[in-house]
Amino acid sequence: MSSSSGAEAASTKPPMRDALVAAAFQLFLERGYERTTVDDIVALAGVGRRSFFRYFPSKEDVVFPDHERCLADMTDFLAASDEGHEPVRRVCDAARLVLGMYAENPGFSVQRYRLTKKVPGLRAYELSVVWRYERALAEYLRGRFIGRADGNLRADVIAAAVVAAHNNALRSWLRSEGRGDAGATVDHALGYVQSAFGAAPVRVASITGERPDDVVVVVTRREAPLWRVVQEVETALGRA
Amino acid sequence: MSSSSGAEAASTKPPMRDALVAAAFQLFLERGYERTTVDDIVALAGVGRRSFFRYFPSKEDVVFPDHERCLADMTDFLAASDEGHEPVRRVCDAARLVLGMYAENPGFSVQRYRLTKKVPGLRAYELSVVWRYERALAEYLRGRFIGRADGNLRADVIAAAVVAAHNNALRSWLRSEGRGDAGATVDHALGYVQSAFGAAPVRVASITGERPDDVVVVVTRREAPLWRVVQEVETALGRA
DNA sequence: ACAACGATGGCACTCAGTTCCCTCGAAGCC
DNA sequence: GGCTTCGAGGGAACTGAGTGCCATCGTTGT
Repeated sequence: MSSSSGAEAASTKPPMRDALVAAAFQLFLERGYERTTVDDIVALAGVGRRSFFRYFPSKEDVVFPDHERCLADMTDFLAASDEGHEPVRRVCDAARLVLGMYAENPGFSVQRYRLTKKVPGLRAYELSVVWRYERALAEYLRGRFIGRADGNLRADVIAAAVVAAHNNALRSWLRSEGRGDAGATVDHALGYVQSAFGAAPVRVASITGERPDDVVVVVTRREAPLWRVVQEVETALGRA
Repeated sequence: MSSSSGAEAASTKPPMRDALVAAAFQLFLERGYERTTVDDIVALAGVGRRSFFRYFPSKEDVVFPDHERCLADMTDFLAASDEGHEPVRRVCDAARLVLGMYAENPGFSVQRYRLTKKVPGLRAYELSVVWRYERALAEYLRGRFIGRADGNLRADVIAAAVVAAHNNALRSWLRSEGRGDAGATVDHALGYVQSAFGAAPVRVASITGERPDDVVVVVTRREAPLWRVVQEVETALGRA
């Protein structure tokens, strides 16, 4: 937060950008997003109105100042993959990059979460951001699934499932105001997706007796609807 | 399309709304979405500018004139469900309602698809529409999964997977300019989701049989995918 | 005929986003 | 030093979406 000296690690930081983000969030929290105009922000930051739009293409962008970098990181991460990586596990790891960005500034992330939850325009903007992450994952999976039956379909569905699981865990963590263990929550959620789609069998839940060669025994009435049987199986497994 | 007389089935149709949609799409196809102003649309339709915003809250809404009704249909459909419906199958059927709306006017749907593919603003708007469908499905699933472990997570993931599969098939059909069999394509995609979501390594305790003389016993390995278990159950129940 | 009401048109306003041009300061060249 | 060049920033004016307010007009009920 307090960037005192100028000699950071890399990529020279523009102080004006940070000043605009700080001023914007101060006003957003005071009067709300919609009752804050761009003129208010630039007046508080003490810069010209034109400069705001030099750093942020739109008013919404100031709420998500680091997603562009995170998306680039994810793209690089996926591009650096090779055949040795199991695809589904790889996209799960890519999703964890996003969680890392949120976890870097828990306070800021929680504030932003409260904003986006209330303002429809910001929710819509967030959707377009999430969509770009999902596309990056899906494109990677498409490349890995070339030649497989329904490769594109599987890629789209798995990418959507990964994003949904990640966001479910992320929102749960944000609702707890950053108090819980974000990593563990997301791992659990992504583990569910991997158990559904992944090639490698993963741990399912805390089931007693984890011997690999256990057998299952299902006993049911003949008249029971099939889906009820499945549900009972899952319940019996303790993970349903 | 040609609504000649006024005595339709229900919900009196406002002709002005349709005129605005027609004028808007004519101009969108001629000059593109962004180079068409609302003033252009109302001038062509011969109505006042204020009336446009009475029927459509925003310029984007005129591109999706029937999604509001479709969303209401889906909500009603899900609300009319009972315990006898298997939840995942039910949300798949709900998703088919959306396909039905697109299939009603293939030409219109293809035109709109080409528009939304090119214009970023429309893509973003479409995302918010899709998000509302997804929320409706997820909310329904949450209700059905109450009490089950990770119920909310499963609901979110399955809803996202269903939407992704549906959209994958829908886009594929739209790219073929409405020539293929939309229903079959979507059925195939949703079938993948239904089967894939059983695909988890399982291990079982037991289920109490209510009638000792009418039971089925299935034995399988822990690593077996759930769909295999389901298959075994189906076979054993004699309804496969 | 008149009041009430709903649908519509018209006008003015706010605000996001863009275009164009200006200032200023820091190199860099002569 | 005087000069240009260039890039960061400032600022006025413009376009266009969306809103608020009020006038108008046709219909309906009394």
